[in-house]
Amino acid sequence: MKKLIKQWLNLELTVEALISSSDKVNKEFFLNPTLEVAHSLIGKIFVKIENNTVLAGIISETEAYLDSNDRASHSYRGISRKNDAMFYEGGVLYIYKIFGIHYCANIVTEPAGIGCAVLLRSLIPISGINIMQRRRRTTDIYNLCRGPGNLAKAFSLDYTYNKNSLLSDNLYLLNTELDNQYFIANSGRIGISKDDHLPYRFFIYECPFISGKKSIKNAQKILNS
DNA sequence: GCAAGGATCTAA
DNA sequence: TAGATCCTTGCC
Repeated sequence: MKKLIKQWLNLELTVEALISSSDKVNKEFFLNPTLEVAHSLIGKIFVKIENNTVLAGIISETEAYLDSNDRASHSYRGISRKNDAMFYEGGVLYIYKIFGIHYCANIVTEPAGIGCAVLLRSLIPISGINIMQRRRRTTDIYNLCRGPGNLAKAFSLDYTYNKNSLLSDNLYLLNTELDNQYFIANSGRIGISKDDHLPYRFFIYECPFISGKKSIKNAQKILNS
């Protein structure tokens, strides 16, 4: 695993090539079933361009929140002023604030009107690390984007990014071919009380860029798609 | 282990 | 309009 981490971090050297690549995730990807998207997002690169600075990280942990049948989802009680971004067509961000303190960033999925999203829980930072360290007030690279609140802070994602498209020039995802280098595992979602047994959380197996302590318990390795 | 902290929803 | 809830974090 150590070797693998080193390799991931060395991606910074090739990030320019990655950014200029045309292998961006397209709109169709976001319209797929939410669990499928949450699984497939692992290993893709989340990119945000601020002025001339590239912030980027490999997605290492996600959670799926489904439609109004999912009691843990914000869309469970239907559409409201707060959660209406979830009901947009897949491919936009849904930002919410938790405990009045931390922002959390979700990627909206499926066609318009359904109300599904995938929470970004952790990334492996590969570009713009200096900026993230300043924002997070820590130099611990493992902790920069570990946990949804930290991730949002490192990338400076707040309400102004709610409903922003991930198909734009300064905010997008990149496909990679990293998925033969790790196993994906799943587990119950973190921090929820209802339906927390459902295996809707996906993460890179044995990766240190992952949040949640109880996470490893109940986790099971699943096949990469 | 638990407080910080604020928007939103629900019950009256 | 008061009170509970909430996909968390960092400090005690």
